[in-house]
Amino acid sequence: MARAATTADAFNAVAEPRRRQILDALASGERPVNDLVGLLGLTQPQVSKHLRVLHQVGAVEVRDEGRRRFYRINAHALKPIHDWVKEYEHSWSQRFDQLGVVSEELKRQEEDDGDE
Amino acid sequence: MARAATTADAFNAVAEPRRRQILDALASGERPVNDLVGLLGLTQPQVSKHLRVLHQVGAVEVRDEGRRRFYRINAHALKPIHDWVKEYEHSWSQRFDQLGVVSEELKRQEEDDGDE
DNA sequence: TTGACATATTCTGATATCAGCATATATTTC
DNA sequence: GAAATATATGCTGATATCAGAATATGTCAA
Repeated sequence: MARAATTADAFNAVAEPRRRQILDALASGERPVNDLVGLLGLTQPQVSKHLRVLHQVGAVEVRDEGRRRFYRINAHALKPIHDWVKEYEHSWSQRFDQLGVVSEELKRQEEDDGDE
Repeated sequence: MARAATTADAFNAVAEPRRRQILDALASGERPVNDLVGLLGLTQPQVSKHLRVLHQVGAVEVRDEGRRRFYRINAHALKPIHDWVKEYEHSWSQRFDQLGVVSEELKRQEEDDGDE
């Protein structure tokens, strides 16, 4: 077996940075394909193909209007990702509260450089 | 160019279900490799290779103890994923409040089947 | 109906994956 | 030092990706 298909689930679909860019661009509202082409500086076939993957995992929906196709985000498809990763949120947000002993200086220090 | 390397970032590393399983298994505490082999029913090389990918993106850390290597999670490496996906959280949690007009029946209906 | 515009699909080549199996590298124990 | 244990690495084959370029499909307008 090889690597799972990008269309296997939202995790795989969203592993590609350009597809996240597309979703981010759609966050403000629906857009036709050519809009995304201009916004992201990708070629039109590139955008269409990425949209296809996103559509197959349910992350976007389409609406036809004349010769244009308006894509909109369906963030619900991203919920499994959120559900999985949020379980680990406490590990970086409550870590210091649990320790309790660490000085405020150390907390701030590690929070500063811990993020890159 | 081909698909991005699984070691390119946490998004790619975590797109593989078995690697998420490994992280989930490490959530309760550090474990030697063979523990994970037993827990997840994978072969030992499989586990070692997956751990290697997770290590390269910083999602796990290692501690040597004799002939065993204890792996522990470093959830901080998952923060970029959380940061990205949490921006979409309101889309499914506050979606109906924003609409305002939808009847309670419809809300409940869509919430029920919207999750699988 | 011809041409312009908008989007989707097909084909190519390069690449990296993943499982499986065999094997290499420690480390402990006898 | 040899056997046993624990883990890592190397090789193979099948597969799916991704960008790019060309082309196909569909829609509007003159």
